[in-house]
Amino acid sequence: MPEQQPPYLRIADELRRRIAEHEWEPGDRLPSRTQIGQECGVGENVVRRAQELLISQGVLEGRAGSGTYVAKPCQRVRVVRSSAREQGGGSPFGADMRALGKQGDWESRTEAKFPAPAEIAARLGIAEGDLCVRTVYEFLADGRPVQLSTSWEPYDLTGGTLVVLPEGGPHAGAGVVNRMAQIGVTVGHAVEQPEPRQATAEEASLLGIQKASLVTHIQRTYYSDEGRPVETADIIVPAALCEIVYEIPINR
Amino acid sequence: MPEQQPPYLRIADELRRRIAEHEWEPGDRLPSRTQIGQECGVGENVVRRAQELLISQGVLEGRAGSGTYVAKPCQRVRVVRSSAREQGGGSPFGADMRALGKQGDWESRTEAKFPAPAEIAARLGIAEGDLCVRTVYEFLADGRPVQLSTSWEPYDLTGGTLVVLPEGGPHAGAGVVNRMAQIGVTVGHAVEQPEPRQATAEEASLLGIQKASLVTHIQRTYYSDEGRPVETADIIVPAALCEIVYEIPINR
DNA sequence: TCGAATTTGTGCGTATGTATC
DNA sequence: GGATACATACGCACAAATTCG
Repeated sequence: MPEQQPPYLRIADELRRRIAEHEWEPGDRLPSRTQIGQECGVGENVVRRAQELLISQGVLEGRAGSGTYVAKPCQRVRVVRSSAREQGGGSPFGADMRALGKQGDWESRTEAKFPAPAEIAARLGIAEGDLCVRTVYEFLADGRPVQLSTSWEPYDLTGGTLVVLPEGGPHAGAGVVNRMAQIGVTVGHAVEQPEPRQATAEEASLLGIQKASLVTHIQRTYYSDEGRPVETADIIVPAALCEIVYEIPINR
Repeated sequence: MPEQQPPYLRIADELRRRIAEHEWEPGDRLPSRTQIGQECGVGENVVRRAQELLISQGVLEGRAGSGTYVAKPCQRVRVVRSSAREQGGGSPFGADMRALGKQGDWESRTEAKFPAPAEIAARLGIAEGDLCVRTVYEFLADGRPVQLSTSWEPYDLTGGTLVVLPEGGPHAGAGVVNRMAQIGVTVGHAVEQPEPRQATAEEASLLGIQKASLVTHIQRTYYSDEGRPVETADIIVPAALCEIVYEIPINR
């Protein structure tokens, strides 16, 4: 006897086929699990497994208490990460949004004297417990949250200057590179380390995405031209909402 | 009554605690699930859920027919992606490995006249079905596979020249930038689009990683200084084995 | 306004497959 | 080849969310 496909995969293919044939359009609600189960001659649980698979692939979308829906292929926000992006006076995120013809806003909450946890201290080259300026961001494209970020700057670098608060004072929202330039610190390069992982429950709720869906967690650190870390951030980019693009010049 | 932690999370914390207290060292085999279940007063299935959670987080490692093991915190390979990496005569991957003091090898299989599928054609700016040179790579660090890649070059660009075959002829393994230079094509910049996803069964088997563990799928395209795409590749970087680092110079 | 019905989501158990020793 | 242990598939019960009368 040749090995045959397990039932839940057969149902998954069946659902995918019907969607491809436009039996259900994006945004439509599927029949209930019991209904599909009876129709296809399988248990309710098999349908659930099939739907869970398609949900994890972004084909379907489950809404508790309401139903299972065909996911809308929403246009993703293109997040460009390159040296060119840091030029000009505004914020990098604002530049991304302007390039897409979208409105870019953000909400932020700053704590001016936050003791550095061990990992952040290591990234900033300071001692654990040293004071930092910690800012939590929520970035919005056309009013919808699309990206999260938590930024850390050593307090002894900016304390007492006009740019202590990233989102306050005359240079609010100008971006790290521009703000550091105001106090005579030249940012020489940035290092970004993108790691794939699944969204936490809190992140999923803030971003309005399915639970445990995939995100890229970028650890970014800006260095002064003398090699000192001047800012580090944890940036959460949900795969369902954003595509990340690195542009790398090739010098020879 | 306040809501209490579900049993499987309690067991997960219990296992994590015991590992942290060195009751089991990295590489050790845990007791069987029935044994742990009896010891902790829960069903075997609860233990399984707890272990699955820790496996997905990379704390444990399951081996069918053998047991569940404490994962070894293996040193990850640092993959640097920057403009500087393309300088010098050798291959970018070889440079990464030399920087780590590891031996960098790779195996490849080239098909010289492969019709381009629709997606690749779009990325290379050619018509679907146009011929390409398609090369499948498996990159090894100290003999262990750590990265996969499938590369596509338009045949009409290199056909009839000495560098048709990426891994053959006098410039074998020199990297795209160097090989293109040999035929008078200057590579101006690269674009990389990293997407998080789960490894397929085939990828997991090739890389020797846990099934459905996380990888970064990078779509990379090299462009000539005239803006024409000269190569595109799909690169699979497993999170368990490699860390990706982008170095971005800040020009002002 | 409220509560009952519906639907998805979660936790957990059991049976079977399959790899390893 | 048998015993053991993990992996997978499937089923049931209940909780949570939503909808609607």
